Amino acid sequence: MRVLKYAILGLLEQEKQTGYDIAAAFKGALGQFWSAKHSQIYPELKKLVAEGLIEFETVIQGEKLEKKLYSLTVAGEAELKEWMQRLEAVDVSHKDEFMLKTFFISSMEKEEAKELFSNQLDSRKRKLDELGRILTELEAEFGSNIVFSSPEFGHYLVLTRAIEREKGYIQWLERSLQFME
Amino acid sequence: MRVLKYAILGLLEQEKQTGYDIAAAFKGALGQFWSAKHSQIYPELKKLVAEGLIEFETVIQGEKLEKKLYSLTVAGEAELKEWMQRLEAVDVSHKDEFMLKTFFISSMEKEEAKELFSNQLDSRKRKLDELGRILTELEAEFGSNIVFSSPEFGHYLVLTRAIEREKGYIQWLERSLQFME
DNA sequence: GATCGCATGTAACACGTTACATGATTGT
DNA sequence: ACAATCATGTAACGTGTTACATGCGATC
Repeated sequence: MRVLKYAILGLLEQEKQTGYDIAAAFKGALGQFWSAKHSQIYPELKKLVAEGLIEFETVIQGEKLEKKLYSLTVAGEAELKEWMQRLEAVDVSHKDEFMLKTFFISSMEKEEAKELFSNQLDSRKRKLDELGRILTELEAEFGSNIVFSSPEFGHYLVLTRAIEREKGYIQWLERSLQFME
Repeated sequence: MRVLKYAILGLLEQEKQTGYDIAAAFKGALGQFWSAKHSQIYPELKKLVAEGLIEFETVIQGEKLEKKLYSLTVAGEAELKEWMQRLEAVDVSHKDEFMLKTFFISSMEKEEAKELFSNQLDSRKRKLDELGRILTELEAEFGSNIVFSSPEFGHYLVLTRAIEREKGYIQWLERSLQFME
């Protein structure tokens, strides 16, 4: 399916950037739903150049540090557009190790299970707080200027989705803990 | 991390079964959160036998069809228990190709984006219906007998989580569509 | 006798992570 | 000078999917 390929094309469509920048982008809100390490990004960039979907110019930073600024070619833009419009089937299994443990919960003592769930609840709450802070920053910067055509719209949608995903998980954890009483 | 290893140990703890049965288990509710193909399961079973965590007896089905019934060894039970109690960190990126597209939404025409979201909404609603049907069946069979210690408890928790995950996704899709107006 | 489900396996390839490896720039 | 960050790459390994390959059992 080569999803990383499209992730890179999408990021480069937003802005000319280096492999390092792409890796950094995966550490933000986008990383909640897709990410890759630099060891996967650099070979993929090479491949995309070979395929004629992207190109780069070498830029000198400071005295002699060479960095490669990548951008989309016309062919790359077309590929990206084709993928964006594709209507793909929902994939079944979003792997979740905690839910796998949950499936086997009857093999545990009740107190052990409660500890497992409480711990997960704490982690999820902390994550929710962090995501909330990022959203507050985004709203402070752009306020009500986030509309469809603005480039922040995607960022905003992804953040709200991540936040509600955590809220849903937390609610379910709380109700499950109650159910265990 | 070898999560498949623990998935198999957990399934075998519930019941002696064949590789085929394990593959079938991943097609049920459990498959919403973890799954593997038979081509991955059979080698893993072999490995677990070599490691002394599981063992098997050969059973003849009908005239001459040999099948291998696997079960946990004492060492396997201990490994499973150790994993179940481990308090692991929440992993960041649950990969979701649709959310990746969402991040790049500003590169689309509004009408294209609406089509993408509407289509995803339809798929998610159909999936929710299906999960609801499975839950209804489970409740019809066990009713209010699903309590902590019953083996159906894990199944029940996983199903309710899957259902609420879909509901949350659907709500977010609907609000995002409204936002695009 | 044909089709579908049960049952087991391997091979090739694609995707992803950890570790190895190097060096420049910026701010303190 | 030191540390943190910027910047790029490869190698080895682990995980996961698709395709190849085979044969029995049950039902129509």
